[in-house]
Amino acid sequence: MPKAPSRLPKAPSRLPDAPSSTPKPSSLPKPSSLPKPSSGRPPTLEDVAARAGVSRALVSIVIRGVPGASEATRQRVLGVAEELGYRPDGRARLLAAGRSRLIGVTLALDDPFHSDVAEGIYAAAESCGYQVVLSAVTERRRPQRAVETLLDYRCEAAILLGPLVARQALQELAQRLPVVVIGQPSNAPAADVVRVSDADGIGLALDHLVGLGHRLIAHVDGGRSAGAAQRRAAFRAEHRRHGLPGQPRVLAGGPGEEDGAAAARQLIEDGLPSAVLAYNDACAVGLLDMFLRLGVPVPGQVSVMGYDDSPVGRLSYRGLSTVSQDGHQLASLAVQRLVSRLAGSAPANRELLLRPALVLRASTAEPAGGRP
Amino acid sequence: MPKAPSRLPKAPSRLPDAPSSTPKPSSLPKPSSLPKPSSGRPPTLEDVAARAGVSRALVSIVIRGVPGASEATRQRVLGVAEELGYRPDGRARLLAAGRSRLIGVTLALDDPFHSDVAEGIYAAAESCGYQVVLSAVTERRRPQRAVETLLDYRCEAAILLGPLVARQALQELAQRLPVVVIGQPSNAPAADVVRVSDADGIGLALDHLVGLGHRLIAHVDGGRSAGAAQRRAAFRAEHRRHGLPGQPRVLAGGPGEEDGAAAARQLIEDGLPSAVLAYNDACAVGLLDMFLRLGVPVPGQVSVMGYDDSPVGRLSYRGLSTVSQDGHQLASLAVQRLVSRLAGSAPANRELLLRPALVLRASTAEPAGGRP
DNA sequence: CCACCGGCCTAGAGCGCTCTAGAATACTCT
DNA sequence: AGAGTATTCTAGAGCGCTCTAGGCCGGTGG
Repeated sequence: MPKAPSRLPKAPSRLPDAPSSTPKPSSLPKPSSLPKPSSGRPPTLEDVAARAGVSRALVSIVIRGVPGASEATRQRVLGVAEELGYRPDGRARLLAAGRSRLIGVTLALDDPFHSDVAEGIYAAAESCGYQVVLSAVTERRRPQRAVETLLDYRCEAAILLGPLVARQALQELAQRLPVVVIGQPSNAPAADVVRVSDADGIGLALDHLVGLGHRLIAHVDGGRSAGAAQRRAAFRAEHRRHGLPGQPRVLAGGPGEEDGAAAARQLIEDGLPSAVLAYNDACAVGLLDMFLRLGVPVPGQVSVMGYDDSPVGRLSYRGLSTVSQDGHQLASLAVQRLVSRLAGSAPANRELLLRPALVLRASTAEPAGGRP
Repeated sequence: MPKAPSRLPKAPSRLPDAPSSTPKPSSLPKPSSLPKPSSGRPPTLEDVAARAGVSRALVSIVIRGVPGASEATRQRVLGVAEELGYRPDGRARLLAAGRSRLIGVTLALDDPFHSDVAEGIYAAAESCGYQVVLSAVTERRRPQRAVETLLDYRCEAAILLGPLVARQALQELAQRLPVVVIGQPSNAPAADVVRVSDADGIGLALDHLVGLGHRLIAHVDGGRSAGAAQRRAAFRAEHRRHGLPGQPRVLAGGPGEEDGAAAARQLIEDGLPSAVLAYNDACAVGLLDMFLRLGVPVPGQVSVMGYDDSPVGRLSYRGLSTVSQDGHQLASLAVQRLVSRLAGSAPANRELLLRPALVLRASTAEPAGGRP
């Protein structure tokens, strides 16, 4: 017998102080739930097998739910597993299986749209038997770092939601594993893209505004944010297509409320259009707020449209009209695509373009003077 | 010789691969970065060992940066590793090491405060040689599920940021591994808590308002949200302490802007106080917005204070006065505590209480009639 | 000369799991 | 009956890594 003991001491080492703070933490109702609390480490397949009197392999079969065990044994093993509080060790599992069934996701923690998509990814991945590991991109944690973490976890595939990694790095990543970029076109030929057509979205928005009778429509863009360039270009194109007067009016904006607020000031100063289409909802809310503050009635004098249908605009009292991108659908499509890539099939088109939908609330109406 | 010392060298073990990843992980322009792309799977220790003509163990030693290899070999092995694009397999590593050096974090994706803390956790953990794995709590993904995922990853410790798991579950969890709950008192005796004192924060806020001359101060609470009960109670206590007239006025609110907006309506209907202290910034922004919409000047007629110092209130044009909780500090304290727990030491006090700070902006001022 | 170092390195046994072979038993089918 | 075919189960070889024990060196000191 080797000397395993050297391993053990670590875990139980904190036990001693628990009692010190509480007399006797016997709050566990069913003592059966922790039948082997003594052994510092969690129960393994081996433990379950021993207790159930079967082989490790059989337990593995039962736990994984694959065929190969009789109903009776299955029940018995499951019973023992539960009794011991057994939970498979993901790491070992992945190691042994040779594949991880892990989908890595990079995202920005503070973007509501990302949260929405992430939730969708969890749901979609789990229903395909995949797990999800999140890696956050923050101010101090560069996208590159987030991606490396994903690699260290040996993800089989990745979904990139965060601010883009550099083209070069993305291309390298995509050569190692299937990658789907959500929400923005990618310049790396090896990566798949699932996104909602910005051209369609902007088109829908302009159709709506023009349909209401607006002719003087400005766009507050997203600066260098994801998709901003596309939306800006689409705005210009739609502006032309609808035969609106003059040059398309595009103001420098950004992805935050403050950007919208600044643009509102600018608009008031330079002359109000009858409608404003913002880069995203936060930006639109900034416009809304500043207009409100400065006494410009919305939609009385100016109509405002957002983009993304994020929670900030959904608030009933704000009633922001917007263009909705179905985050859950994006997510599930992205996952599907990854799964089929992993299965070896190569989708015909690298880019999947979804159609957005209009969400009309109270921030848009006919222009002040009524329909011309 | 027993075994203890063998464990120590671990700490520096992250150092070695930090350099390896920082210098040129990203934009390897040299084709040498993909010398064996053909092999399909990523290179292993074995591959590096073979190529370098040494044993697996030696490579392991070098990669981990522990003593036991000559400088010459070290350089050579490092060279080969880089050439092959070797990255250690986290799963195998942790499996073999018997410990994961993983800190699990549950959080809500849509809470700006959580993002802030998460960022701090990343920073703090990485500087201690720990990795972080995030598990999101969403509408469809219950806290319990998030925690289970963490367990499956065999985290050594957990930080709970999300909506609370049930007392019972928390207690059980905390008995299995060190747990720190951030931001709210916990009723599970086994879990540590790191939080900012709500009593102090509310105290600071009331001191400020009373100092300005306010006497009629209402509180819009957070309903059943984290910390809401504490803040409510603190408000009542401070109200008494300052000898303010009448019963403390507490309105039912919630954690969202819509809750604040609803409360604003209510306040206008029932009679305005001279100042309102909201449960959090989002709620305060809702108040701000609705007051603005309904023509109640802030801070002209009513002063409004938030709590949390989240980005929504920071916007210059909103200028929300608030109480700041230092997320990064909370994070780093939580990590420190976890690390020392893992090292076997038991901190004297289970709860670490920080002091909040006042952030004064433009939403608070002397009451309408001036100082009484 | 033989211990007896200490520095560098390797062999080999796991970590907890999956998976391929194949053994053992039970159930057809001619 | 004997062969064929399931069905249920087990042995054992890894997955990529860490870590203990020990081997092999050249250099000291008795």
